[in-house]
Amino acid sequence: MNDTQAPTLLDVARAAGVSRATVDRVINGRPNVKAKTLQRVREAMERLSYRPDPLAAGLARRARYRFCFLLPAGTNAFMDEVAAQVAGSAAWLAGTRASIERRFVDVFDPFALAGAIDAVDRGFDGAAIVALDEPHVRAAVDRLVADGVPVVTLISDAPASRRLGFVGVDNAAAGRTAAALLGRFSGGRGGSVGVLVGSLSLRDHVDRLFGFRQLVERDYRHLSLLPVIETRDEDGEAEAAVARLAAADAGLVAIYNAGAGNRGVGRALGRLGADRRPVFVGHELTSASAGPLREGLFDALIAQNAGHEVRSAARLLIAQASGAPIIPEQERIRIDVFIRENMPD
Amino acid sequence: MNDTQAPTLLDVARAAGVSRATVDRVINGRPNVKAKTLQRVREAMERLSYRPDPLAAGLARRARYRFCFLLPAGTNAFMDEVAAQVAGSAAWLAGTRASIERRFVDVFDPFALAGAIDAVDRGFDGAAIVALDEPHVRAAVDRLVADGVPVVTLISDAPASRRLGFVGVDNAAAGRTAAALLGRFSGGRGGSVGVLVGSLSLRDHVDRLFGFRQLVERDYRHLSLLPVIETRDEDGEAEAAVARLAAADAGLVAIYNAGAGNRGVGRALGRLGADRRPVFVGHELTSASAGPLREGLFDALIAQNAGHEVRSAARLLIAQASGAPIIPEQERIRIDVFIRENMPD
DNA sequence: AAAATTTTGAGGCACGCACTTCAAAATTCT
DNA sequence: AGAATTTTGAAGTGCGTGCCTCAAAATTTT
Repeated sequence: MNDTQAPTLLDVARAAGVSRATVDRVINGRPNVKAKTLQRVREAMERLSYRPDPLAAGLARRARYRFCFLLPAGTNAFMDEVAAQVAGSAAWLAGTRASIERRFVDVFDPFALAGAIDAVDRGFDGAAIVALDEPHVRAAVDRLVADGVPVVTLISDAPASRRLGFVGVDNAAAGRTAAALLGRFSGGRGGSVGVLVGSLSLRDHVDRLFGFRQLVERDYRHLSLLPVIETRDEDGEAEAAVARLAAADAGLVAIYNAGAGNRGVGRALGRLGADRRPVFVGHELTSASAGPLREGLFDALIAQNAGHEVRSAARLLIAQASGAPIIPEQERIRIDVFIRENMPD
Repeated sequence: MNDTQAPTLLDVARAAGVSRATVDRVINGRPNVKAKTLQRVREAMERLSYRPDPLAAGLARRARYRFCFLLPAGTNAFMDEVAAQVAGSAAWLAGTRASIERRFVDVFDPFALAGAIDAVDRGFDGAAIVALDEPHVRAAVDRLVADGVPVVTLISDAPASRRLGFVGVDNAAAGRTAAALLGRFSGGRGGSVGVLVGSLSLRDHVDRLFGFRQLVERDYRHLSLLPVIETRDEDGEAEAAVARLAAADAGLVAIYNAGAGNRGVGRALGRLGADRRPVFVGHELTSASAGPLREGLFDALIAQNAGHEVRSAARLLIAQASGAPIIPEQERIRIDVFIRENMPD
């Protein structure tokens, strides 16, 4: 602990030859300040490099923020992780006088999601939504924003909506990364590549697919992409799809799963002999995918960090609600590449 | 903004039928509280789920923290980035009432580093040091800690010292990751692999080398490692080393640089024909390495995020100084894998 | 029972700022 | 010039806690 005192509002007042009240008027943009006085006060603040104490300001403002997070119901391992991170962030949020309430909704159904958004209490100070890029959902988001509740989209975006921002990765880049790893890991062998997604109306899956296709067609012409299979992010469907691919196609060199359902993929791949096993690249490091990666059934996972995303969403909402600054670099969610050798723990 | 009031210390006092002073004694572990009273107060706190307001507590404690960061002098691109991040964290730190002073020292000289550590003002509330795993340095760290200044090591550790903790990546894992990528990217071709480090007395370089060796010898027996070359992290030496490797060895399939000097490596590789160019894996995404990666001269970079590391070090020191809690998951520095397709920007 | 000790209460000051009120001073308008 | 209006100062309260003092009450020891 140290006592090098930072300048206070009173110091600024004295330096500018005015009263506390006037400095307060300047700082908080209140009216009735002569241009000349305003100038003098600003100069004094500059000279002393005065920064209002956020602790004291927060205390005096007695602001408390309540946010609503709308998350997908279901058994997707990654989304479970997101929900857990939201729950686990309570302690961290307490330090910022904020709190989060969770709502679960079927995110595959646009009408249910739009309804849930409409049902969000307008008393909240902000909302984070795992969105669907769909007209009804966009409209519901816009209504919520119009009612004064700032919205950030989380993980899956609704770009045309009036949301404050999107917290998530660049999914096209994630898809390109998947393609580059898959292409290089398959070592120049020509053949076909199976492609799975959860749904073609999920923006993040579509973006990944776009980036994946783009790079394969440019750099790995000896690989031919098989028709996309939709799995609804369900383990069973993913498992069946992989099994079918392996059985039907002798020239199968690799599989890319842009969606969830990796537990099923792992099961299907585990039943194949090591020699017949295709290269596999998927997304998200979860309880469903960590095992297969460690055992060598999966070759690489392109991941995003749920904890970072949840905290980033909260920080954006807090910043919006309180007018506080943000560190853009800290809010950019990066793409993590995991192979067996750099898995955590 | 919302006004659902959280319970205050006064609420707890009333609920427990005692005075503010007594609740204060309980909360802050002051003496002279009867066991029974202590019990009653604890129950009341539990029942109201009372949490001391961190803003008010911070204000009342009027704690200000000054930390000293000891960074390597020189022209290493990554360390420049670290220094820039320290400088740039001022705004963020203001919100936590902390400040950082930077000192630059020749980190390759144990005596200079130890002397700089001894010269750290004991009035600091903590220090972060890019360490050297060397007896004099360890002893100097221990002296500083003994004098009441908590120390965290940053990026390069001194494991046997009494430092509070290490902020940096698992470098052995980073080395294994480099090996796995290098092995898979070279596509099964046999041949020799050139290996560069900055110095064999830098703990982080040695750890990377260890992990790299380990995995190559286990999984990529068709690759033979050439003798390690020390470059002192200098571009010129690295450039010359790469040029020599390429000229001397027709069977060279890959190069691994566990240290810095990537600007030089990029220059040397740029002069080689695309067909004669070895696979290259290095560390850190900086101004020196981003260009070659984008142009395809480099194949992969294993990186750590300087900004995260600086903030994590600061958080650890603040937590230590103030007794605040930390989120371990948030403080674990992860290994980033960059290939051309997932470069930021 | 008296003396010594421990426990508790009451109250207050401080932290730095937000926000208010009211009167005095300065400026602008008629 | 006087009246109307705008700008400024002085002073206060409150935010929730830390930390301090002093006296009163309760408990333990002699």
